[in-house]
Amino acid sequence: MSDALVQDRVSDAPDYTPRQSAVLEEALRLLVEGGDRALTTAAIARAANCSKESLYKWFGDRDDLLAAMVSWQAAKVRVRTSSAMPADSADFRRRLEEFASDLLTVLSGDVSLALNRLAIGQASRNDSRLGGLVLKRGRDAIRQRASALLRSGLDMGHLEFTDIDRAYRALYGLVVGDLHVRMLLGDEPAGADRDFRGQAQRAIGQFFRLYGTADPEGEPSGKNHNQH
Amino acid sequence: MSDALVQDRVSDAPDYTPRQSAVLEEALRLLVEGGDRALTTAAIARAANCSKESLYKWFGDRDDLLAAMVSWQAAKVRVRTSSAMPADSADFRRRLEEFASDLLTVLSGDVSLALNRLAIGQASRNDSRLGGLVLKRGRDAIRQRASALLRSGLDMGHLEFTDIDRAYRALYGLVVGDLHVRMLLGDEPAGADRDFRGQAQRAIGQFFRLYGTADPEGEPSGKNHNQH
DNA sequence: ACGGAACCGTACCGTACGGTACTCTATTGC
DNA sequence: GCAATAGAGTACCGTACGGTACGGTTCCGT
Repeated sequence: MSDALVQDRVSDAPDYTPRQSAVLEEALRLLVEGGDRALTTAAIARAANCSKESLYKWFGDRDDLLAAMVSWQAAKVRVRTSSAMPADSADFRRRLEEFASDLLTVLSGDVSLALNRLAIGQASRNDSRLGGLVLKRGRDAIRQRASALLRSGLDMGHLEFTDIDRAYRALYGLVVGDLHVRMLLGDEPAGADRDFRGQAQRAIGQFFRLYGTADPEGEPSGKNHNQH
Repeated sequence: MSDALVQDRVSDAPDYTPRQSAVLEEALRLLVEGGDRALTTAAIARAANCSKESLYKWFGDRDDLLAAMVSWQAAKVRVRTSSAMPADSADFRRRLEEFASDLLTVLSGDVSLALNRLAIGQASRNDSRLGGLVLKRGRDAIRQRASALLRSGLDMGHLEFTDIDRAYRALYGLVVGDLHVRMLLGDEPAGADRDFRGQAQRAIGQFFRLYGTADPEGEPSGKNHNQH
């Protein structure tokens, strides 16, 4: 029971061969560097030193290959779920801050941005199959990690809420803001926005002011309140 | 001084002829219905009953036409800026709630989603020209409307903050959360997420708990605090 | 040693798109 | 009335992509 977040591991685990993984890796590199226009079957085959025929044999359709890229990347990122319950209030807060910082780091990553752009670009056609996959493999995974954290905070009396979905929504919003969409649109974060650590701490401070209990040791009590 | 948000109107106003506007309208319809795959020059010409040659004469490149679509849509949406300063605290709060509700409505609109998808899909190539345009014409316009509201709240003593950018970020995050990206990925909001009004009120309530002053008439004081 | 499977590299095919050229019609200015 | 311009409709061109087929090579099992 070290990690409770992998209950649906077996549902549709990709389980690619090393060769296929290498191909997917090259495809991701192509996507990051050149966008979806660079992600042609010929380019992938050339970059991965394989034949187009093998691509179709291994992955099926081109869309299947894109889906495989998402699955592969999601499986790679699988965060350490840090098994143990938070010790005390300060530890809990630090864990939340770490989650927020990780979230910002992941969302601003090259591969994440490229895959999200790809999925969003295809969301209009194909009944948004890639989009659903990104949501399921990426977003929901993050959400479950956060939810587990929030629940433990509730159980230990550091947080106070009735609807965990609303609490998560507030947490996500305070941490990310419109940064993600802005980056997706090609705007690279300016100076202040690059300080993920500080941004995370500020957001968690605000989150505690909304959902924290009057925990004596919870707040840094006074200075550096990070208000306003 | 009825509206202070139009200081840069003359900067690059599109000013299209009625015929061109009709073409852009048809193009938007095509984009919404069929995604970017449906947005070929031939399809646009057919839908708008014009020749491809005219398209190139009027708009230049195909990318120019896409840019024109963004500008045209942005000019169409131009929100009423409701000129007058907020009267009292309750009015100010209502104005914030209205802004939040409008924001959710706009972001979930068909055309907005389609244009954002298009711009994001192209953000990897073209040095994200469309993305920049969407940011400038859409996002920044919203931001300025909100900033004006926040500033007046600060002046009138209903709000308390030092960094307006951080305040806006919190406001946006609390209101939108991850809803926008989820919709961009093709996930249509479920039951609770469709209640923009309630969502807006809850978010503004939380925003006041972060940035509101101890305004006697500001909070509904007690019941329906919308906490947790 | 031999047969077969896997697979790379390349050539090939059909299609679709961006962009241009050309013809024919209607409207406008004089 | 008449030239001239604008524009619709269509045909056309080059290119690029997804997907398939084929020859040659390597590797593995027997």
